[in-house]
Amino acid sequence: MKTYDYLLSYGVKPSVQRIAIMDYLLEHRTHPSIEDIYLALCDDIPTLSKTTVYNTLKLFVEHGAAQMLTIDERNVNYDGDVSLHAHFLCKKCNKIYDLPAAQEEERMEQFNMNGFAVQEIHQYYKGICPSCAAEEE
Amino acid sequence: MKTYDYLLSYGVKPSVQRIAIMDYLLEHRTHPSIEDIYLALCDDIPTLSKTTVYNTLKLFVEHGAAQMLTIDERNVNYDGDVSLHAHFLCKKCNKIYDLPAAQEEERMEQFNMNGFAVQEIHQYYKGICPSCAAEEE
DNA sequence: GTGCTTGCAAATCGTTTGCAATAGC
DNA sequence: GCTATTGCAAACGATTTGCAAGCAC
Repeated sequence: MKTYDYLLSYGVKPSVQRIAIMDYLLEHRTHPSIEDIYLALCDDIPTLSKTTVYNTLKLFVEHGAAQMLTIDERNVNYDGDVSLHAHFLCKKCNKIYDLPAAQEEERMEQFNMNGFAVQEIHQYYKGICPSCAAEEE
Repeated sequence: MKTYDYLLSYGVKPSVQRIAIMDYLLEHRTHPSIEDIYLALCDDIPTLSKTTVYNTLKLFVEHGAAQMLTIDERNVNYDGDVSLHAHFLCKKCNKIYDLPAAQEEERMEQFNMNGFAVQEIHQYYKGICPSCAAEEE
């Protein structure tokens, strides 16, 4: 599917900037920060403003087209993959990895039953990634 | 146990400020922010500096005496309860609630087996809390 | 006295806001 | 032409840094 139509499917009106940002999110599964996206797209869209990157990602999150990750206290990261999966932050290289999610259906039901209406689930793990662990030896 | 000894048990040298901050964390299970703690202790310790609150909480986290929560992108929150439990952020009132944690032993083993050395687990849920849900009706 | 702790002021940095310029229908 | 989008510059606010003063052993 073209990114143009992908955005439309989430109710987001496409524009050059929005398509470029969503393209970046979908092609780079690196959980980029605002800064990452801005720097990466500056070359192609020289007039791009960081404000637009902020506005656009806020819009994506509101429409469910992207996910905001708060795993790293230093800055917010974004994920174009909105399916349920866990994240691992390496404390050494600060890379964020995808991991399979724990099954949550029963838990969500249980929480909803107790009056907590769960809208978002975030499973975060922190530690040392395989690649950094290998370097340490 | 006295907070003085509690800090010592984590290898943290006690001081008036450190005891006051840990006391606050242990007595107020509200997952306060730096600002919350600072404002609450200003009365008792008029010379208290926000820098000291920052330094102290960083120290606590490094020694495993407190947990840093990044569930709320607006600011970092702290928890004196370092046992494994989940957190729920209400999107309306912004309160953070404790919830029982999903069992994680098997998953951690599995991740460790894949080379991801897990040191921290964070289970975050976001939505509407029972009290805010009741108000909406 | 030495080393750690505290606290002020300034700097920094990510993010938001106000508003004017621009683009799209 | 009207409305939504973009982008600049300034404002803001949380956090960090540099450094001098204070405290404890």
